[in-house]
Amino acid sequence: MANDSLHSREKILDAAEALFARRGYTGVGLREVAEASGLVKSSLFHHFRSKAQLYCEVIARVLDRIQLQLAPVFASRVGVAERLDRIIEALIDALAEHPPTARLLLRSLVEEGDFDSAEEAQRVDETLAEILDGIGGLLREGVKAGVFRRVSVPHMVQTLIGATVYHFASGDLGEGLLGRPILCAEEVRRRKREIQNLLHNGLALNSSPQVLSEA
Amino acid sequence: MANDSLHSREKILDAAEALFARRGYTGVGLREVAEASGLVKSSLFHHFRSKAQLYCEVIARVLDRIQLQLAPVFASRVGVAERLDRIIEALIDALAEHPPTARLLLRSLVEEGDFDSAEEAQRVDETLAEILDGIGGLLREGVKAGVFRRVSVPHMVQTLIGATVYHFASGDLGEGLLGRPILCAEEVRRRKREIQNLLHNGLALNSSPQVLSEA
DNA sequence: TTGGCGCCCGACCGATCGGTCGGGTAGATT
DNA sequence: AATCTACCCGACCGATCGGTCGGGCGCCAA
Repeated sequence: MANDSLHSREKILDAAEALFARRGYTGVGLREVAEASGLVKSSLFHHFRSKAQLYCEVIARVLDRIQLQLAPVFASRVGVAERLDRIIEALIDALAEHPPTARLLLRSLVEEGDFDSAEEAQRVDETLAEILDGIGGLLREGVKAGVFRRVSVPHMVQTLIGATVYHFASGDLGEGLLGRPILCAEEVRRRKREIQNLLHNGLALNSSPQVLSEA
Repeated sequence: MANDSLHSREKILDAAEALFARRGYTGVGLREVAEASGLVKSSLFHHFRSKAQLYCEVIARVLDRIQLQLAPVFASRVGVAERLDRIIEALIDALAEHPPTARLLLRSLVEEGDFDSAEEAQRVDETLAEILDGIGGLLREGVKAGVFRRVSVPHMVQTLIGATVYHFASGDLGEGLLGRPILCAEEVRRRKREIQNLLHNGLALNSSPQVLSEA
């Protein structure tokens, strides 16, 4: 039954996503993925050509989910400042409502792209580029319109990734700093507020001198 | 000769640092570390008890290096705002002047702490805690003194880690965004400026309303 | 000269890795 | 009833994993 097949496929993807997020690509064995999916290792190869392809599909699924949540915000026709606010909110929602996402993403960003030139890897790169272009374009628009300070757009994009993806991937360390689970509703709300406030102030046109100290 | 031994030890640590940074703990084999050190696998065990201990020592060395560069800034008696500026500068210097540092650090933060309760792992945790306490204390001091906005200190610490460590660990992705090597002198200088400016504005006491939009 | 010691090596260990293969079973098609 | 197809399994493959062991080589003290 095709339904069962899809069911198995998704179970594999779910299990692999959780495992890859926790211990990384090389840290997870296919036997483990299979067991967590209620299957046997050799059965995985009926759904995926190789471990690398499975990994790519996991990443692609995660990126697609995120892009799906960001797309309507990008398309909305409100002011740039509010659009940026909503992007932050949507991005954090996407990262928070599905725990493995942030870790998986951060890992895939840091991991060396040693995955053989597959079409899946290319789709991953494209989706990622779309998301980043969206954020970068938003910032550029704000700067050009004089709503934001004259910041370096690529650097600000990097900062935003770090402020969101890293935070929700920081696991025990972040939990130790916060004193409570990173994903609890209140801390998620606070994270949104903190980042948004930081941007409201940090991107605002400043009347004060840029450089305070020059040792 | 003890000199040769120390020499071998450091060569192993150097090789392991570069390799772990690039492909992670589970992604690197001891044979590879040995070969890069000009030795043979079994020789590694004369200097380190296990792979896990080697990894811990690598991380510890990196953290010690960073703490060594931050310590004088923490001890300096200038104003909080300028001290924060210099912390950012020193931290970015530490991350930039030794390429594997950021990746290694980011990986160790995300990696599960599955390293058996060794003394080395404990020392790593202590050093890390000292650094984070230093930054957190600095922020707290600034907020209490009324120099900084009333931000959540733990969240701001997280943001700073993301803005610094993540950026210099982002590899190809960051390089693609910037359009040139992350570690080239000009981009390193720009990174410092961007983060410092973001903080100058973002931490400043604001007269404007905190929340711009509430959809 | 002779031990002892620090350092290093090659050979070897059991376990696990990603991946293949052939066969078995259930449901749909003809 | 026969066939086909999708799905899954157990057995097996060569390679590599982290780690152990015994011995060899060179230096230093006695």
